Amino acid sequence: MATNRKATSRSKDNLKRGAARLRSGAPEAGPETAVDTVAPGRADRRAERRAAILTAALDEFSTRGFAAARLDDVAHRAGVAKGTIYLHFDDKEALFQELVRSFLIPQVAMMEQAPVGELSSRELIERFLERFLTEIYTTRRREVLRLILTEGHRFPALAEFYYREVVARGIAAIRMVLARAVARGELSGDALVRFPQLLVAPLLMSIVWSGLFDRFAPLDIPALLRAHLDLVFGERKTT
Amino acid sequence: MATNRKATSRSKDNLKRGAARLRSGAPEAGPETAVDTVAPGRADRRAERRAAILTAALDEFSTRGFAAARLDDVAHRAGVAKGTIYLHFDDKEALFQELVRSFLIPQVAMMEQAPVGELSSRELIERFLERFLTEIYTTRRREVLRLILTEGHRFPALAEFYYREVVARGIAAIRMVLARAVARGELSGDALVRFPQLLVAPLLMSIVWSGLFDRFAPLDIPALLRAHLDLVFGERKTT
DNA sequence: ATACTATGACTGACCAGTCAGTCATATTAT
DNA sequence: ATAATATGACTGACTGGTCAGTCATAGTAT
Repeated sequence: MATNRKATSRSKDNLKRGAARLRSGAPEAGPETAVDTVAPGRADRRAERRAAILTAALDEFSTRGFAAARLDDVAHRAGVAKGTIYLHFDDKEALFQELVRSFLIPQVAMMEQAPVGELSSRELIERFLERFLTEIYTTRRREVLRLILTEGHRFPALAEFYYREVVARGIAAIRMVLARAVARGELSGDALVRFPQLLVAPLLMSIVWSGLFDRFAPLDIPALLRAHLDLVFGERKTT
Repeated sequence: MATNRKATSRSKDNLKRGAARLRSGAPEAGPETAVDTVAPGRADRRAERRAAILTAALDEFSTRGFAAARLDDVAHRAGVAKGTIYLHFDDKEALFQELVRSFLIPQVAMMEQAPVGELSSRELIERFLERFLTEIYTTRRREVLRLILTEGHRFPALAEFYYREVVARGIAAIRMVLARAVARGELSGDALVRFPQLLVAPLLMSIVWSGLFDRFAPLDIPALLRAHLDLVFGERKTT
């Protein structure tokens, strides 16, 4: 019940604010301009709180699951009152969907920038797997993906969004790389071209395993992915 | 509190009952002997209801998830009153764990009977994948496995049980088959021996995919598994 | 002064778990 | 065989607690 009115750490991004102030034509000698550590403006605070709520929601949804997570806890963790959540999101479900979308959309954008280059197909796929490690597996995005796996069934709109925006595009992109590999003779057999899902399955397995068994049977995921690469392209040529 | 009566199913009593009836020398035209459908005894009904509750629970937990499933609905679906559930299970969580265990234990037993034979390694693995199709993917066990994937995180005891009884044993068994394949020169590279998870990952993917995307993007799982076999052992030799 | 924003006590629906009572079945007595 | 008695499986109305969502009040920026 502790009345926590702890202020959120005042932070850095008042650049926009400065610009706005310039345009607003406030008197030069205004009392606020005298202070160089400007208090953050309303829009900034709003964005900060929104982000804090989303992060807190990720924590709670990840550990308890959607249905069992309490918005009181999300609010407390985010350092706001429960009502504040409703100033940013329509209801619990909207919070959840926004959470997933907001963490996913930058991901989609990143995937777009194809790193085609003139690398061998094996290198391309290797990059892709490394990308998974650094951009997903070792980040909070892993938890978001796990949320999709565990809760997606009950949120068909979300599942479809995820399929259209990530899965379908991803599979298409991978298929092109694999088709190129076959055309160049770097890959024998069209199994992977027909089912690019086979290339991605171990990534899924990593996420599932980490959620269920890591405590008592940790798995060396980088090594597993290297082995997968070997399986697909044949043993790595040792230097 | 909650003195729950031990729910040991002693369902063989009815066999003795039938035998006793034969020996009792009742008149041939006796009313009971005329009916070939013998009225079930108490123990039978008890077992029937327990099974009905478990099946109903699988339905409800699968569609709503553990936290959101209502025991009222489970009871209604099973054709019993809510209180009856508590005559068979301590609480909601015990019902869930019993559900998973009861569907899994026959599965474990089945896995034990190793079909070693003198088949090629490829055939052995092929059998294994077919087994997955007929014994899991096309049965309700698929839903049980999905429940472990989606809810296991919140039931550490269950996750560990599943790991010890199914995953660890399964991986060990598969590893032996794969090691044999390498030793016989039927498989090149030890990637799969080091990470048998790679062989199983597509099975996981099948279950996840069917839960999330089947409505709008169905996947031909038998074909996917055949492609996986090709990927592992090389293109199938066409007749 | 005024508009915008945050708060947290409150409400009402919901649901896991309980328990006193009912009734079909099993056991014992006549 | 029949009646009397015992058993325990089953029922469902009820309780106590929980929690999503609301809103009157308080606070803050401009």
